[in-house]
Amino acid sequence: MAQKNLLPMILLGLIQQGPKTGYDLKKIFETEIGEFWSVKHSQIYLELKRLQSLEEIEAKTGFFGNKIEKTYYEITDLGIKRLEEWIASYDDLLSVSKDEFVLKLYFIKDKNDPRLEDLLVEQYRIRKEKLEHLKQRRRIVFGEIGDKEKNYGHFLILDHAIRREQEYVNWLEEILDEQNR
Amino acid sequence: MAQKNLLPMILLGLIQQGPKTGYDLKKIFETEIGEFWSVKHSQIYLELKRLQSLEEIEAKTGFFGNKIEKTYYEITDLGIKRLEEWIASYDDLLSVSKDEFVLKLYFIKDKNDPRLEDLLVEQYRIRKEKLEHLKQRRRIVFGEIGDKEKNYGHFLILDHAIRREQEYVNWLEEILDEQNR
DNA sequence: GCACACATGTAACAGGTTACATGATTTT
DNA sequence: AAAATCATGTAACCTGTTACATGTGTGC
Repeated sequence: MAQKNLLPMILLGLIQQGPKTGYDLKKIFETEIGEFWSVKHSQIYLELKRLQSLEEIEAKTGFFGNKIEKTYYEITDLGIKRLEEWIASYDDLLSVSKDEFVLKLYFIKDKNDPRLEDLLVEQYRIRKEKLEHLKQRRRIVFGEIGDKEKNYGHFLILDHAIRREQEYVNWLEEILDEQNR
Repeated sequence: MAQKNLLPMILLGLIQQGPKTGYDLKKIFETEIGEFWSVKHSQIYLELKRLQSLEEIEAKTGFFGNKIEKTYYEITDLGIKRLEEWIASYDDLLSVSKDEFVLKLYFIKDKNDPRLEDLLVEQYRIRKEKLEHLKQRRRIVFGEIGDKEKNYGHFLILDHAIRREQEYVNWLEEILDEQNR
C-alpha cells in the first residue's frame, strides 16, 4: 500500500547484485521473490524510470551481443547509500496479512455450520499444495542437505515460509479432526 | 489492493450482526478485527455509501436516545445474498504477506553480516510483544479456559494468529542461537 | 474551560491492477 | 507457420492513505 513504498528497495537490492533489465527483474519476481512479494511488470518499468530520475540507478541502452535492444540498469553511489540505510534501519512495518479464508472464518459463528467442512477441505488442499511447492523450491535452490552458507538470508526466509505454511496446514488438520469427532 | 475488494464483505458481515454506524465499524476495526485487517475511517464511510447505492444496506438517520445524530446501517436481502454467496465460494485469494523484515533478510547474503545481530534482536522484541498482545486478547475474549463454543470462527483465527506468531518467534530464536554459537 | 471520545465526511495523492499496445526472437 | 517467450512501455481505473474539516457530548 501507499504507507511504505518498498518496491524501490527491492529493485535497488536486486540491481546491486548486478546490472539488470526490467525484464530480468520481472523474471526474478516471478520465480525467486514471488514467494514473498508480487508486482506487475508495468509497475517495475515505472519505478525504474523513477529511480533513474532520482539518480539512484543509471541506464545503459544498447544491443548486448544479440539483436534485441535492452536497457540495463546499474546502481549508483546514491542508490547504494539509500539501500544500505534502509537495511540498517529499525522502523520495520508490521503489516497485517489479509487472508480471505481467515476473514470468512470470522463470520462463521457456529461450529456446526454446514459450510465449514467444505471450506476447510478446500483450504487444506490449497495450503498443502503451497507447502509442497515451497519445499521443492528449497530443494532446488539449496539442495537436499540445505546448504545455507551460500545465501544465508534467502535460506532463512525460505525456511520461515515453509515453517509458517506447515503451521497453517497443522492448524487446518486439527480443525478438521475436531469436525469429524 | 485492487485485485479483490473484501472491504464490502467485512462491512456486510458486521452489519448483518446488527445495525451499525460508521463509527461503530471503525471501532470494531480498531479492536476486534484489527488483528487481521486494517482500514481507515475515511474508507469505511465511502464504502458504506457505495453499499447503500447498491441497495445492499439501508440507512436510518436520526437521534437515537441521545442528542447526537447518527446513521445506522442495516443489511438488506440483497446484501445478505451477496454475503452468503461470498462465504460459500471457494475462490479464495492467496495473497503474499509483505513482511519488511523478511525482505531485508533476503538482501543479507552473509551469515556474519555485522548488521544481522541488531536487526534480529529488534525484530525478536517486536514479535514477542505482538505474541503477548495476541495471547492477552484471547484471554480477554475467550477467558482462561478458552471457551471456543461461543464464537467458533473468531476463536479459530485468534488461535491461528497466536500459533503463527509463536512460530515467528521460535524461528528468530533459533537464528539468534546460531548467531551466538 | 479543556481534553478526549463521539461522529461524519471531503479532497488530494500515491500505489497497484488491468487492459491496451507493439515488435523481435526463439521454439515447436 | 504458429506459438511462446523476450522486451518495453502507456493509460484508465480502483483502493487506500494522508490530510483537511467540522461539530457534539462527556469527564476532569
